Amino acid sequence: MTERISDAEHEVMEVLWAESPLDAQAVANRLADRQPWTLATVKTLLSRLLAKGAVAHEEAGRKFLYRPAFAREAYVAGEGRRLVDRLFGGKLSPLVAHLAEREALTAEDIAEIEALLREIRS
Amino acid sequence: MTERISDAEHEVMEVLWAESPLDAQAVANRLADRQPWTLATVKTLLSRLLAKGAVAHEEAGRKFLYRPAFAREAYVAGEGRRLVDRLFGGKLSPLVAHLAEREALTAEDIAEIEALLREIRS
DNA sequence: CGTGTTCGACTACATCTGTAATCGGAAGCG
DNA sequence: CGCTTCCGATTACAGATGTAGTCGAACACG
Repeated sequence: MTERISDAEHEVMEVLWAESPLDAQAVANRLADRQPWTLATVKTLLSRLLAKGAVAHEEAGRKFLYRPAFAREAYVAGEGRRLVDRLFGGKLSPLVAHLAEREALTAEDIAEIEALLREIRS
Repeated sequence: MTERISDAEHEVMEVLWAESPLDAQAVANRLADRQPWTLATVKTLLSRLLAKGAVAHEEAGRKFLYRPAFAREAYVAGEGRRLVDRLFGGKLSPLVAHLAEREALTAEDIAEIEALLREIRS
C-alpha cells in the first residue's frame, strides 16, 4: 500500500504470496531455509506488516491466520515503477538498455520481450 | 560500492553526477528546488556518503569539493539488478511485461526497446 | 588585531529496521 | 483445579536514516 515494506518484511510477504493463509509458525517454517530467523522475529515482522496494512489476519481459534492484503502483482508493479522513476526518469527503455548491456540477455529473453512488445503494439 | 545508499543520499548523488566537483553549499543550492533541506542536512548527507566511500572530497582552501566516487551507470546497473533479482528471479522480461502492461508504453518507447534488442541480438 | 562569518566535525534525536526476549492470558493435560 | 505450553502483545536494543543544531577553528573585513 502506501506504506513501504522493508527487505525483511518482503521475505515474509513472499512466503504468504506463495501460500496463504498461514499462521506465524507456518510462516517461520517456510522461511527456515532462506533465513535464520527465530519464530519471535517472524512474529515481529508479521505484526509490523499487519500494522502497515500489508497483511490481514483472520482469527482461527487462539491463533491468527495471515494472508497478503494485496497481490504480488501490485507490489511488483509498484516497486518496478519506483525504480524506473528514480533511476531512469520514468522511462523503461534505459533500464532495458542497462541490464541488457551488462547482463547479456539470453536469446530466449530477447525473444520473450520482443513477443511481448509485439503483442502490446497490436 | 558495497555500502547501500539511502534515498536522501541518492538525491545528493544525483546532484554530483549532474555536476562536480561542488562544495557543500553548491550542492545544497542545486537541491533547493527538489528538497527543503537545510545546509546542515546536506552536510550530514555528504559526510555519510564520504564515510560510505560513495563520494570523494578534495580540499580546496578551507572547504571541500565533493565528487562521486563511481559513475551513475554503475549505481544504476547495480540497483536495477537488485530489483530484478528480488522481484523477478533475476529475469528481465517479467519486469518489462509488468511495466508494459500497466503503464501503456508509447509507440516510441516500444520502438526504442525493439531497436535496442535488435542491436543486442546482432 | 578584534570580531563576525564560514567551514567541517561532532552531537542530537525521532523513526525505521533487523533481530529477539519476555509477559500475561488462554488452552490443553493430567 | 493446577501446571505446562503456546500465542499474540509488549518491550528491548543496536544500527540506519531523516533532519538539523552546535562548536571550534580558520578567514575575511574593517
